Amino acid sequence: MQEITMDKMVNLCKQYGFIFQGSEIYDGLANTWDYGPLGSRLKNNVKDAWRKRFIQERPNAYELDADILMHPKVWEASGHVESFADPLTDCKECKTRHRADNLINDYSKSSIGDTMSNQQMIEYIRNNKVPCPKCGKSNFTEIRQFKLMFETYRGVVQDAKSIVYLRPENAQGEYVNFLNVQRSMRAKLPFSIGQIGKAFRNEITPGNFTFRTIEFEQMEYQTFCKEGSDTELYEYFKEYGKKFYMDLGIPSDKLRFHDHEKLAHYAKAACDIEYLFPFGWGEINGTHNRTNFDLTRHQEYSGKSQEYLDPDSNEKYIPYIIESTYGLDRTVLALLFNAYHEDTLEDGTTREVLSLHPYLAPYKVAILPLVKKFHANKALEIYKKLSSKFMTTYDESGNIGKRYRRQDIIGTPFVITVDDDTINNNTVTIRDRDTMEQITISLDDVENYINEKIQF
RNA sequence: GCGGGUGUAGUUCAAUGGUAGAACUCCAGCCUUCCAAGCUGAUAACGUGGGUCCGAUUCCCAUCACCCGCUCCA
Repeated sequence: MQEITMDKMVNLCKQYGFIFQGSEIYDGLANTWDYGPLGSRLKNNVKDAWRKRFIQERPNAYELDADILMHPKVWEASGHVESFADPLTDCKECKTRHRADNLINDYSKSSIGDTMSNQQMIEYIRNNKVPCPKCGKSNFTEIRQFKLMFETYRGVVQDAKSIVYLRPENAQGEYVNFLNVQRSMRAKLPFSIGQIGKAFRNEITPGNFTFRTIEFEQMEYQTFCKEGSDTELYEYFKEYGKKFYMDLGIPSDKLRFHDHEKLAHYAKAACDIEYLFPFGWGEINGTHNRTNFDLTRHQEYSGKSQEYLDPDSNEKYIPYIIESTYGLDRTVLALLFNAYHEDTLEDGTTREVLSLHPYLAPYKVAILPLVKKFHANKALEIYKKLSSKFMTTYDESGNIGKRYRRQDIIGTPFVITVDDDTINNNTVTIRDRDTMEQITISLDDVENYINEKIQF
């Protein structure tokens, strides 16, 4: 068993068609990555697994597919327009970067920085000679605003009135549709809205492969509930999330909870699930108690009531929201790291294996003719038949051992070898990737056999 | 965005101020009746743009990308 490094994973992903660098032939666009044939299968299988656990198997859970572009006022109500543009200043002496408001608040031991304009902040810093926390000197650049939301324009004229934003999170789509879903599904609290979709953040990012990217996909889950039941649900979803990851095959010692001490403006409580990546612990899920902040703000900004009429008590109130967001790209990356290992076989040779949960594997089964010139026709016939049931692949090139190994590294759980017995007796050999067991079964039983093993 | 490092076939590495060599992979063929065997053949690279020079993959500058650290990060 050998630890895999980030470099090795990037190469593996490229080599076998999981993940490619974005716009590679133009030297890449920083922090964008494209999912290849196997990567997109894997990613879609993760989405399906999530849908099964969170939409299909939980009562009162509904999926939504909201647009990426939303009314600009949504982002004013959510607080993003304000807080996603941090006032930053650089220390000219030691080249470190700081948030101007934090410098002032820390220096003054108050929160006066929060109410100042950029001009006021830089004047305050210069008048009071606020020191750099790193080097102690006070020599800062002008404040610059870093817009963390991507902007674009609707219509053909670029002006301030036509700005729309690419959403920096999916959640607002669920919030603005809260009453639509509630009414159309005749839903009673507590109920959940889940959504899988892309979000965009114009961050200055250090990368770590697909761990942090400017365009990313989230699997979000918003549970609307009555105040008072929020804490219990919050705890419930933390555990439910951890169980989801364990069901996907990640052992508990590679997972941990990380409670936030410093909370975002909307949150009453926040906790991450972290996975132990080669570069350290990294967040793959975040669960937040968002209180009734979001719906209250939308009621305020839209002028439309967001209250729920509780049929049990006849009370009207704005629900609390428990949000649990799964980073899809990060989950895929964690699953790839978790699945990778090197096996040493009895003969002393090693094989690289992706022990992905069979449900997640890009190909469920590979069909190999034992000897091409004798068995290829029969194997192709079986390949064609199984293709209508599962993601299936076929390989006739090289010797049989080499073809087994090719499937090992891309995570294919089952390999079927077609030999003389297949032609004469209608039986095939199936090898299980994880146990290395080979069994001989009738061709007629293959479909059921595989079907049973790939359930999630 | 700052500091440091790196950039040669798909991958891992060589060599060189006179335009590059190998291994593995991949592809085709031979062989092969259950775990990367062997043989033959083929494809394939100096990140990009400037500068110095008779001549740059090599030296210099810029740029782009990646890595490490900072910063940022609901």
